[in-house]
Formats: sequence, structure tokens, C-alpha cells
Amino acid sequence: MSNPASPESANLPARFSHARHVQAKAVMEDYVEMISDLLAEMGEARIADIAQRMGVTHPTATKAVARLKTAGLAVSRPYRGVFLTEEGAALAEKVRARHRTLVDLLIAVGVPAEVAELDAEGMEHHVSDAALAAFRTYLAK
Amino acid sequence: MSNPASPESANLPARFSHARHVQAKAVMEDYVEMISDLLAEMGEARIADIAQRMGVTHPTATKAVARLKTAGLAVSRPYRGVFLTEEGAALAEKVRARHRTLVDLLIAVGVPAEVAELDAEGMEHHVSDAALAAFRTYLAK
DNA sequence: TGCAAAATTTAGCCGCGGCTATATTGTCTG
DNA sequence: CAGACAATATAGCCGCGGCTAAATTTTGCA
Ligand SMILES: [Mn+2]
Ligand SMILES: [Mn+2]
Ligand SMILES: [Mn+2]
Ligand SMILES: [Mn+2]
Repeated sequence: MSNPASPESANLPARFSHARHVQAKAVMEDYVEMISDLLAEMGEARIADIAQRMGVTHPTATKAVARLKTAGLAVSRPYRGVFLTEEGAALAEKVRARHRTLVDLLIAVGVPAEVAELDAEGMEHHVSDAALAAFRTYLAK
Repeated sequence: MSNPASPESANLPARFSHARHVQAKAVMEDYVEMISDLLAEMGEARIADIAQRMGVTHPTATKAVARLKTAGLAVSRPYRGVFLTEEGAALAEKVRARHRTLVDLLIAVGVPAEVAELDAEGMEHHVSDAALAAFRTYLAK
């Protein structure tokens, strides 16, 4: 190892910037999943409904949707509803499954259901594929 | 129950805004814990070291420290090192303990140690006191 | 079918948390 | 005890993700 003078603190910067990078995607993930819910429940996802479910004003929702479109996750025409691209729909499914698995794990470990649901909404975005796989293995036992 | 027409989606806005609120504190928590580390390891926390460990430029660290001071978590005089207030030191200890407990839980559940450390850096800030208590109970078994 | 109300977009503001470039202050050394 | 250099601070920029207020478009109904 060429790592003599690093008493564990050398990898800290990488951990922090990784967490920041993940965080940058978090809001987008929640929007995509929620738009997917709306499409399934009501056949369309309107700005007013998106805003209401996110707990945000409509201009904020409009801007978020603009970012989703820029990222290739959603499409929409002015004054019309929002739809997901293939990529957006796939992301929604992944995010939804990850959320459920995390909640299940938290409950399995003794966290009350309502608390698990609340905490998971923030935690979920930082759960890597590797951790998720471990969760599934644990839950399967 | 006075909750007829809410098929679970009514509490979504609260969950999202809760997660946003928690996220707003996350960066501050990491800075405070890390400054506490520096003070313990080297007796002082200088801007250059804070910046280096956070993986950030010094102006960014300077602004973060300014926010900590505004929040009553740190004190410093110009061109001198940074110190924590009682409140800041207490927060650092709480954040450190929570981080360790979360990593322990992840490992106990089958997540590889390096992955646990990486994921925990982001997840930790969303772990409520109730969830933390559950984690400790689980780990005690 | 025309118009009022509702929905959406646009404009413009804010703080956070990043950045680079530059100014200022402290420190160490010849 | 100068200066050079290192450390810190300041200025000014950016995008994100919030907000309010105002303009615009769509829609529903009298
Ligand atoms: Mn979420
Ligand atoms: Mn979720
Ligand atoms: Mn952290
Ligand atoms: Mn941590």
C-alpha cells in the first residue's frame, strides 16, 4: 500500500463529495417517482398536482419539470400535462423499488412504520446498489 | 379517523418537506463533526485543513464557517483558527455517534464496510432519534 | 360563442453551497 | 526588520430549489 500517512481521514473528501453528488439527484428522483404515481393513478400529471404532492408552489414545479426535460427524463408541451420518457419511467421504477426495500429493512430492524416512511424519504437517495443488494439478501432470510 | 379521501398520498408533501428541511442541516453537521475531529487531532482547526477534508476550496470553507458562527455553533477571529461553542461540540458528538451507529447497523445487516461508510455519509442526516434508538436496540441483541 | 375563472408560464427575488480571481493579513526567514 | 510567501478573506460568478406577483393561455359555462 502506498498509503502511509492517512489515518482514515484521506478518504473523507471523497465521501463528502460523493454524498453531495448523490444529493444533487435527490429532488429529481422524487419528482420522477411522483409523476409516475400521478400518471398511474389519474392518467395524467398536471403541474398543479405535481406541485401539491411535492408540497411546493407551481412555479417551483414548473422549473423542476424543466430540469427533468433537460435531463431527458420527461417531456411536455406548454400548458399540457407532463409525461416520462423511457429513461424517466425506468428511473421511477428503480426509485420506487429502492424506497420500498429501504422501508422494509428499517421495519425489519425495529423502526416503527411511520418513522421508517419519514426517514426513508431522505435516506433512500444515498442507498447504493451494493447496499440495496445486501438489504434484499437480509430481507429474504 | 377523519381521513377518508387520502389514499396515502396526502402525507407525501409533509414527507418531502421534512426531507428538505433535514437536508438543509446536513452540510452544517458534517462541518461541525469534522472541525471537532481536527481540534482533537491537531489542537486547532484551520480554514485550509477544513477545506481540504471537506473536499472544497477555502472560500467555500470560509463561508460555511460563517454560517456556523451565525448559527451559534462555532467562533473564530479573523486569520485565526476555528473553535466550536458548547452547542457545536455537543452537536459534533451527537453526529459522530449517529454516524457510527448507522455504519454498525449497515454492516450488521450485510453491507460491506467500505460501502457502509460511503452510503452512511449521506444517509446519517436523515436518521431520526426514533430510528436511532431502534438501531441501538437491534445492535444490542 | 364570448367571457370569466382556472391553469400554466414567466419574471424576478432569495439563500445555499459550490467555484475562480484578487486583495489583505500573518509569519518566517535572510 | 524587510520582504517573500503562506494563509485567509473578499468579491463576484454560477446553478439549484425555494418563493411571490404578474402575464398568458386554456377551459368551461351562461
Ligand atoms: Mn425521497
Ligand atoms: Mn421516496
Ligand atoms: Mn454526512
Ligand atoms: Mn458522517
